[in-house]
Amino acid sequence: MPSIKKVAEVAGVSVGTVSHVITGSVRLSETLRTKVGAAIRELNYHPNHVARSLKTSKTRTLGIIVPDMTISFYPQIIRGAEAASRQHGYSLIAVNSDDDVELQKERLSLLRSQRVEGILIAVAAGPTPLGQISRLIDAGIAVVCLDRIPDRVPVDSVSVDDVQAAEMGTAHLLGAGYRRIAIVTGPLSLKNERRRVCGYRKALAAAGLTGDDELIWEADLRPERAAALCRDHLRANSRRPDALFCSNGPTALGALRALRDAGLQMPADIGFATFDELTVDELFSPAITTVVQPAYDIGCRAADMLLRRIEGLEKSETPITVRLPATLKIRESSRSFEKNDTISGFAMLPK
Amino acid sequence: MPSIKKVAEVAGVSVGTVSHVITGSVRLSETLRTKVGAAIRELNYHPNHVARSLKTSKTRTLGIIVPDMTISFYPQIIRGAEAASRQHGYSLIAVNSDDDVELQKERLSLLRSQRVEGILIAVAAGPTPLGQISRLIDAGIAVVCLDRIPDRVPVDSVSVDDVQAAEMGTAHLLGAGYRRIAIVTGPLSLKNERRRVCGYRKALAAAGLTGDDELIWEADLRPERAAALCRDHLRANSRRPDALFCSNGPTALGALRALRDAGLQMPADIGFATFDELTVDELFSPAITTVVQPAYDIGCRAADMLLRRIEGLEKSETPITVRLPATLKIRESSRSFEKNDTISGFAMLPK
DNA sequence: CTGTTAGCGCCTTCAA
DNA sequence: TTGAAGGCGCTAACAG
Repeated sequence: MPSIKKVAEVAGVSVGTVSHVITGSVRLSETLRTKVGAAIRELNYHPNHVARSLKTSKTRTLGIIVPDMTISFYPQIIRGAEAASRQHGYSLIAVNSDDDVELQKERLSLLRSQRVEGILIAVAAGPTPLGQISRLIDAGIAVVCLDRIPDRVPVDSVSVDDVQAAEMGTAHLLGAGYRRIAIVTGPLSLKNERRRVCGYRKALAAAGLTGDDELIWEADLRPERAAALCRDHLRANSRRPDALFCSNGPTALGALRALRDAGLQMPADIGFATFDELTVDELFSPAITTVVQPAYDIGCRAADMLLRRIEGLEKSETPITVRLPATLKIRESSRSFEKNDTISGFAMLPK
Repeated sequence: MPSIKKVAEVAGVSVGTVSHVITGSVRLSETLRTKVGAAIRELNYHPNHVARSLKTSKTRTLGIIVPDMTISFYPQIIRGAEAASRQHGYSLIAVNSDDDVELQKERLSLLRSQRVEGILIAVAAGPTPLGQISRLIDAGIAVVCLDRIPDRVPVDSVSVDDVQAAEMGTAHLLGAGYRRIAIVTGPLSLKNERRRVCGYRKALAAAGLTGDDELIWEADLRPERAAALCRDHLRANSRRPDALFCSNGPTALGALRALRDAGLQMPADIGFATFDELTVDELFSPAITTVVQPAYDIGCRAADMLLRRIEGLEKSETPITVRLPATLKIRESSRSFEKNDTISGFAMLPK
């Protein structure tokens, strides 16, 4: 692998000159530039970023940690972050935490050793040790949280507006005529999930309903577990809900399995809506009503903010919180034909 | 960010000693080790991989380029590759090529500059300039192709056994009683796709059928395009196929839309099977019969092979080709109830 | 067993 | 406009 020295040699100039044409830091004569360019091509020279980073102590690299990039929501976020990073000349290293606080710690440590200049993170579901993140910030590494926002850590963050999103979904179900709506959530140790429950409650209250805590079903993020939970609840002798609202994709998958196993038809027997596109929602039968998060944008915005911090453009002392609105895709699973088959779209709450 | 020097200072030893305890290269006294360890923790020291890489000219980093990690198949591959890499103490940088040969070239160049020690790549769909890959190899960077294997480039590769997989899928449809089976493919500029067509033909031939070229529908990898193509074909006045076999996920999504729009029911009006899990296949109605690729394993094996090359364990001069078998998940979309409702499972071809 | 030191490849003053 | 040289943090001889 040729070095700058070899290039200089072939071009018949000094290394300093080669460096100058590469970085474009100094104006050189046309002749020199072409001569050097020719040598570079001839040798198929690729500047050594490792050496450059060591010298400048700038790696132009960002890291992003997500629980599991196999969940379709995250690759979109990563793509957004990648696009924004690249636009600023940065690379992005994406790693998975497997929703495991210990692994997350290791990954964080590795990223630090790799000297990434900033980190984007959707924290693992367990109770995140506050130190893990604030230590980074103290060490001068910029951090922006996305999607999953940790409690009580003062840090910039970008996520969907959980409350609004859940409220919108729930309100839609209410507008469609459903009255006894259960919410199937992920672990309530996650702030998002709590906020979503909050939005759900708000919508109920706005409709003059008092929530029933028995209708808050806390699952985790494994579809099988959620399925089991829902099956149990649906079998219980207490009055069955007339609609299910799921606060995330994996949970929804589980819930759908439970409905299928219970032989319940949507929307006739039970209404259904969920956070997150199930990748191919529109081809489900019936198509599933979905609260869609702007995943790509979340990644984009988060990376932008991170870059602003790194480049010193953002000086705000207090953490910045960005909440992007979700959108509602109304499809067949929440059309309550029997009860009210004229309602369509995002109807207003009755009275 | 503290350096090894600072650690040495705090611990009251020389930098060499600190380096030794970190790398574990030399046996040191217990006392020293604990003293240094304490200093490391106190300073929250993280070894600078950049400097280490420069010194050792080993980055312990691999790169992987996929067309689009938003396609659910690829994150699984990446996860597999990540797991294998990590097991050998390597990191993995994943980037997207957007199926664009130019972008792919840029990414490759960046990865080179970052001095990754090896590259895993699923080549972009366009005609891949042979040079792009062979140049890397010439430069001493190990390369293993996965999933998408380029033509006429001598390089190690890992992918599903396309012929076997397509043959299995097609044979299953034949076994279910379908006779006029169309195959909806991605761009035939991709070797995989051609091999899949090959497997399809083989299965037809084995059943004593002569393929009809009008039933080979070449789409690209955008669902909308595939949908349009299928709609056109289904509307054409030539005799309609009684089953569709899709050779990849995005194409299948498009085909399913076309079927829905045409009001065709599976499996009654038309049989259906496809490569690749549509993420939530089992919840489609009807559930879709699928040829499942061992994506995680492909990533794993490919990374393993790459590492073996890097570590000089694999000396084979000729490229190694690994083809992993696919498995068939028979579900409702290919059960031809009307024609033959006793067939179930992967039935033998009727003589 | 522990300390000293020479670079790895590059960028960036500073001088010519 | 061009060249010379120091040093980023670390590892691996080698010396003590």
